[in-house]
Amino acid sequence: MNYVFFDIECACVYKNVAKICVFGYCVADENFNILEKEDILINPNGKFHLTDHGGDGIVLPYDYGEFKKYPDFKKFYPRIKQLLEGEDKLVFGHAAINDVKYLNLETRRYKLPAFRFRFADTQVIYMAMTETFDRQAGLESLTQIFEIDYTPHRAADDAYATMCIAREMCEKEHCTLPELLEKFNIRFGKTENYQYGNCTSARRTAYLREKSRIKRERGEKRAKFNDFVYGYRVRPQSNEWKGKRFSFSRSIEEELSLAKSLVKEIVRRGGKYSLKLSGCNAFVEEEGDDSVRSGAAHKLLEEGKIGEIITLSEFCRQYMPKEE
DNA sequence: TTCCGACCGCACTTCTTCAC
DNA sequence: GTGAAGAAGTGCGGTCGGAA
Repeated sequence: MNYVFFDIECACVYKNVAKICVFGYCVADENFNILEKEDILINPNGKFHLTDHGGDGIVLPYDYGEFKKYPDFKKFYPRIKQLLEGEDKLVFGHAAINDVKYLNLETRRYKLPAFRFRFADTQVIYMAMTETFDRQAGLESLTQIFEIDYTPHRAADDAYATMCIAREMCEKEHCTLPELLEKFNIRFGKTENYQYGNCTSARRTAYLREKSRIKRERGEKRAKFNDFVYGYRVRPQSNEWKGKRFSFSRSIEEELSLAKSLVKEIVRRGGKYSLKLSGCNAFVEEEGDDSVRSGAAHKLLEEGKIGEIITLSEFCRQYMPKEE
């Protein structure tokens, strides 16, 4: 069983067009001994749209004029197909779904039969291993973490760096690459019939499920609070806050029992509660709240569109009746 | 019947990170 | 530079129901 690590560079990438100019790969045996490592330079049959916008884009370490001397993707298609397809190998990439997408776009562009292979993603494996799902682990940042020396955006070097990352992860976990995949419940990505699905991990799936649950519960809390606010109709006991409109930060709104008691007190004194920030007389927030909503409230205060901002503790101390 | 306010879905914005 | 994805937040606008 050999491992094939690959990476692709494109002359330009748009929504439905990705003109591949380099297919870099690195084939290794099960002990990560390199058997082959090569950059296949391809004529992209199109202009380069990476660096001609003032230098902020990426710079490929190739002479762009050279690419015109090489055959186009159609010519290299059988070789790339032979590299990626077959039961005797495991294919890996870093953020591989992008490269798989480019392969599909190019096969469509040149009216070639679709690729059909499975692949695993070192980014997905690393995220599962370290349980860091809130941010993607870029190739460059991982090479720094694992102290791997390489030339960024030289495709074969990127593929080599991907292999090194896989090797380092195996060393860290004291296992082989297939064992690593099994250990972190990595499900292979797949491409066939010009369709593709990403490589996933059970941990990331669980993480996304949990995030979805939290989001749903936040939404439900918000809806419950809204239901309460708009359904709470009692006769005010004073006109102390008549014409005065209050609004709370999200974190307070989500503390349902607290938020409800605050609204009751506001209404009891003749005031009103509104979700809308602009135009409210007082915005109540917790100390150190740096949410977007609180930031917006502070901006509106500066613009004179909010009367005042009070902290929750100040609001409770001043206005909430003390429980006996 | 009309009007107004509440509800709620969804589009939009902003930000971050990553890819080439 | 362009493009994409995801997260978080905002606010518009259609719909509905209750009060006058």
